[in-house]
Amino acid sequence: MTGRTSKQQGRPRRQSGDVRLADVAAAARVSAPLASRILNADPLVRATPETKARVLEAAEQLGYVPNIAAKTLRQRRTGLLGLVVHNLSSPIYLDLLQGARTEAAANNYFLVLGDVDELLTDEEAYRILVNGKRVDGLIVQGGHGEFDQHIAEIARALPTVIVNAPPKLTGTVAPLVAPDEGAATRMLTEYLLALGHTRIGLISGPYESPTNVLRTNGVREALAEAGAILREEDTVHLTWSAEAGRAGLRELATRWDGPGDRPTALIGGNSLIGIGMLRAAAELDIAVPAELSIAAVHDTWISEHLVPSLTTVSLPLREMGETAVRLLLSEPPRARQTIISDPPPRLHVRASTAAPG
Amino acid sequence: MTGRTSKQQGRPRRQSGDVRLADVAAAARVSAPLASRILNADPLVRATPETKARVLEAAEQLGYVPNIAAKTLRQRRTGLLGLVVHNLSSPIYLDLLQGARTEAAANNYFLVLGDVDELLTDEEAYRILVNGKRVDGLIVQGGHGEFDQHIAEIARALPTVIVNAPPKLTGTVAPLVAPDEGAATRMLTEYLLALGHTRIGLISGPYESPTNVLRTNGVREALAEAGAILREEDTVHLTWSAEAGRAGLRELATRWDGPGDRPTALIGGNSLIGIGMLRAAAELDIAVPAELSIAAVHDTWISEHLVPSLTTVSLPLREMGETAVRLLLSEPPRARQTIISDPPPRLHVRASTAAPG
DNA sequence: CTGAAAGCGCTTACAG
DNA sequence: CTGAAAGCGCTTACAG
Repeated sequence: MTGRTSKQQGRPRRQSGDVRLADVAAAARVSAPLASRILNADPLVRATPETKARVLEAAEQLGYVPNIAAKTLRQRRTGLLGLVVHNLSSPIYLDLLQGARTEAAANNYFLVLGDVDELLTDEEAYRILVNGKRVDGLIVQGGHGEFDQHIAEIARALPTVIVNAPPKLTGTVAPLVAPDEGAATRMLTEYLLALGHTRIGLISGPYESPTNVLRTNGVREALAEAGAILREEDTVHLTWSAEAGRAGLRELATRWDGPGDRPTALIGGNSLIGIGMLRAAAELDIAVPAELSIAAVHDTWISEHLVPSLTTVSLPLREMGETAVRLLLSEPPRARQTIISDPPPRLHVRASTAAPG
Repeated sequence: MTGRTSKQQGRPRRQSGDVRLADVAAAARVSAPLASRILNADPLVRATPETKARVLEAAEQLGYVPNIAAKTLRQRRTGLLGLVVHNLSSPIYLDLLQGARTEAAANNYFLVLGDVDELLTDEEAYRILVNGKRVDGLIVQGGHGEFDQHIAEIARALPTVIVNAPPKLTGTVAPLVAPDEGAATRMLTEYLLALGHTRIGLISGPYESPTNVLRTNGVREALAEAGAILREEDTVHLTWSAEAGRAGLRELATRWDGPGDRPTALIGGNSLIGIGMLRAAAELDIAVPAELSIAAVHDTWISEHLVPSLTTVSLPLREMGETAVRLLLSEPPRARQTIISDPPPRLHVRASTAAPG
């Protein structure tokens, strides 16, 4: 116990257990820079294998882990990516989050969570995240009017990738990662047409929302190809929620007079809407799929557990998260093109759809 | 353009837009330390209001945002908290995540996301998060055999709070934030008893899991108080998934011979199980709630949109997240007591329960 | 190719 | 109470 170590009796300057690069270097009898280069596998290093082994072993034995703050200060790289979304509670974006997190982890990056509404109200948080060099890049979810106005500003301060783009910003401010929305609803519509449905309706989100425009167009295109149209009267646009899906179908049903005067299949603009539609159908005693087929965009974990289980088309959300991270970590990250995420939408046929009665 | 500034013509040493504390100090004609103290509202500072205003204004005008890496290196405080959970896709823990995120943000902290399984397989990620001083503290979700073995080690390296505790670690290794599991199932059982049910069954997660033990005990206690018991034959223990809830009810149903020989109400160990039970009931043509009442632990967003909507008891997950963060940020954070999160469970009566037929 | 020196941008004992 | 100096722990031009 007699002072061979540098531990001081009074106040220890750092908590025990803290091992610095200098400690590793000393233990391996090399300089700190050389230790740094060996530990970081610098290819220019010509040290003998023995020396390298000595350094690696010393690091291992001392349990050395580099201090990230010091690295960051020196290299201007935090190893952190921010993910700023609207509504974490929505099951829809969990897959995107998972994809982003997995891909980040594969590159030894971690994800920091931000909330759009909070960033809008908490100026301090905004500055820390956007201007404080807290993260190396940001994945932001567009489509929120007030927030969209800030995206250009954010993209100027930090490498940024947009998911779920607002139309004005598309391809002009930062790369956009988006799925092929039109293909998704086209696929759903073609599937229903193939089943024999000829009159197909739609309950979706706000009419002017960019996502709705794309999804509605997909329905229209598929119908047009089959020589049919999307009738105004078979359409309701409210919000993207389950409650809206329920209200939407109730609204549609009030328009139905005779038994033949109604669509035989309905598409829900997203899975929440689809869930609400299923509920309204049950409440209105409309048999699904016997009297009415129901299908929706987005395949979430709940789809197969509903009664009846819900036919859906899944968008490659996980892959979008991965792509967003990959773009952020690639050089140069500021490419301005629009990236449609690759795997095409995929159909999940379940019990809520069938040939028309 | 003639050299009053320190900008060099050749390679700029830092990207434009980067403002350092020194720049603010120079603009305000004070020393950097004084500027630091004023910006951080050090109460010992006696500078004149004019001086203070000058510094604040200079910071504002230059758009100064402190470099977090430098602060962290100096103060040994990252402003980051890690949240390590098992299964982000589960709707159950989203509320916990939200609560933690909100409370963290209120203290100008951000949340970093970790995944238990990934941390177990990726040694590098584990070291970075646990030993790399990447975060100031960790909220870890227990109840995962392999991971539980690491929790003590983690708690030794970093301020740690456990949620969803493994029994061995409870109160011995780090503070535990847990809801009153027993009270939740007791409440559900008492409600069903009050409706007139006398034979109540249970489909829950793995028998030996600590959470299941607590929840099952709650059912037993409430039944005992009413002079009833939880019959072995009315019980199935599989996993915590919707699939297990479905399989569980199917299994129970095979045990029912005569029409009178069955429970009139069933409790699902969590909301996923409850969802699966609802599905199995529909598949088996068991009318809910006419023939069988179904209720479950955890109130998620989907509960009210199911058909029939699901009666649940909600645990204070949001508050647990908040409490966990508050503990981590309070001094000393290493208190070893068990913290039962405060608001008691709350009953949400919906359409899946009724008086026995 | 390696080592000694400098420096990333802050904050905080330490002198005055 | 304020300022000059030191130092947090790294990495990287820069000399040798």
